Amino acid sequence: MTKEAAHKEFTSFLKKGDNRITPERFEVLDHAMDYKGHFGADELYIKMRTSNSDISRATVYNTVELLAQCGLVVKRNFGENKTRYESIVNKKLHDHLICTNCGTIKEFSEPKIQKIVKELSVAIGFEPDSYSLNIYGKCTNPNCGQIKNAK
Amino acid sequence: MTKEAAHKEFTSFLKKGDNRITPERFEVLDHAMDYKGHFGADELYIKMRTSNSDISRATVYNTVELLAQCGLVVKRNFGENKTRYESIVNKKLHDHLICTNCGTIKEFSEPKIQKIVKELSVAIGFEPDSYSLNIYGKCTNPNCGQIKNAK
DNA sequence: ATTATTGCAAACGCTTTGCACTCCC
DNA sequence: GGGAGTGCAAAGCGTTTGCAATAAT
Repeated sequence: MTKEAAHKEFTSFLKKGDNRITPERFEVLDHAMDYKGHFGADELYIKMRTSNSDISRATVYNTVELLAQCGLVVKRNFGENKTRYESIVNKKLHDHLICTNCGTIKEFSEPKIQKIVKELSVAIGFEPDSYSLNIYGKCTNPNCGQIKNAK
Repeated sequence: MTKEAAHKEFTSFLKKGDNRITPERFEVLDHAMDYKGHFGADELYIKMRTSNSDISRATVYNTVELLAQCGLVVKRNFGENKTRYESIVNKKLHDHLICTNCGTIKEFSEPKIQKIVKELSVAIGFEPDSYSLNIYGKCTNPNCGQIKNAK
């Protein structure tokens, strides 16, 4: 998805919800799309402040939440007691393998799981919007174990 | 599982890891087992303080973590930026449906998912210890929507 | 006796809040 | 012009930390 397309989508989302079109919101969208990998709201705020922007922390927090509602970004949580986000642009749905030794996060995609999640939810009488699957364990990185283990 | 069995298991876990056997640790274990449903470390601390104990916050946090390592308790995270725990005693492995409207958390168990998670991980080259699957969406509770919606 | 564990209070990191100012509609 | 959105700083919440006192080994 191009930035223009994302802007368009965000614009119509904002209008639909009677939210205003402000330059700050698109500034946040742009930086979120530029971010490689997962980011916390505060990291994004810091990144923006150090690059050129004079946006406020509150605005970044608010806007990132709007982006998640809009679907341009997904919310993640890896058990660190902080919310992470990830731009969905140019990415397909995926899940995460988290190494409990070195903290490495590996992504994978498996349509089978998506299918089962959907079927199950409906069977139970639940209208699923999204899901999050994290698998915790040990990765096969040869350097793993020497890294964070020494805490 | 009886409390005695849990005590026994925790005892052998502690010995194996060269941790000491202290009354505080078993006090935490007992209260965790009594807790119906999920609890945060702080909630458990508050509950213990209000019931009779004069345990410290630090000890509860530390011990609950030991219980999780031991496996008598599982760590959960429902995207609230806080760690939740759940006594595994008398419960089988299960996943969660979380209603984004009213906040209700419903449990379900599906061996098919456990099987797929295992297979997938191994195929990717990952040694899985545990996993967490949360499905977010709308529940079918007739009162849902009138409850937390009015935020 | 040695050293892990405890209790306490202060600090921490991420997030939310209150309020005055701004600027989109 | 009215009210949503912004910026700022302070407060909030769950959690972690440092250190002296305590108790398990």
